[in-house]
Parts: sequence; C-alpha cells; structure tokens
Amino acid sequence: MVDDSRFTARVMSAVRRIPPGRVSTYGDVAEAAGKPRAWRAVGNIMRSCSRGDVPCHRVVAAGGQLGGYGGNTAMKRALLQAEGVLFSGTRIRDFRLKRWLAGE
DNA sequence: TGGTTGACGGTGG
DNA sequence: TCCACCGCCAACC
Repeated sequence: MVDDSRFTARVMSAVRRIPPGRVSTYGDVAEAAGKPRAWRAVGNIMRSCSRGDVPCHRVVAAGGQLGGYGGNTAMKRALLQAEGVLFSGTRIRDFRLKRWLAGE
C-alpha cells in the first residue's frame, strides 16, 4: 500500500478513483488530494506516474483541454474516446458533464 | 540547503 | 475566442 501521508500517493489514489468515461482536472485531483492549490505539483507527479498504475489519461487540463501526456495528446484523446468521452477538436465535449469530482 | 522545473489555472488584453 | 503574463506547490538536481 502506498503512504497515504505523501501528497503524491494521495494524488495517485484520487486519479485511480476516477471512473471510466469520466475526467478530472489537475485542480480537481489536487483538491481531492487535499491541496486545491497544488495542481502545479499534480502535473509534476503525473509526469512520474504514467506507467499504467494510474489512469493519468483521465486527468486533463481545465476547460476541457487535454494537457500534455508526454506530448502524446493524440493517444490520450484516443484512450478517452474509447471510454466514451466525446471530443470536439482538442477539447472535450460537455466537459462539465464528464468532469468527475472526488466524493461523487 | 537552495534553486529550478513543470503533463497548469486564472485573469487580462 | 485566442495569446500572454503571473502565481502556485511539490518533487528533483
């Protein structure tokens, strides 16, 4: 089990809780981790994750934008589309409705 | 121990 | 609606 006291672990746990077909913003994940203003660090942490343990592809930037994902935004988009998330160009359709908040 | 980085968010123009 | 600047926090070197 991971050390829950570490912000990184809390962020990873929060991301794992994101159900398929849903997305969360870095801010939402940070908030779920207990630090609503740590979205900056969340991005940093995600960079380290991306191994398969965490569905980091469900974490997108605010406004429905994809974000980075190591530059493979196309793959990220494909993964989300496979889960039922509709896209409008580089942005998520009905992002507000697809957005998942911790505790929902 | 200190400084820099970074898959960002929000506001202003 | 798009572009640019500033602010923020944790991890890494």
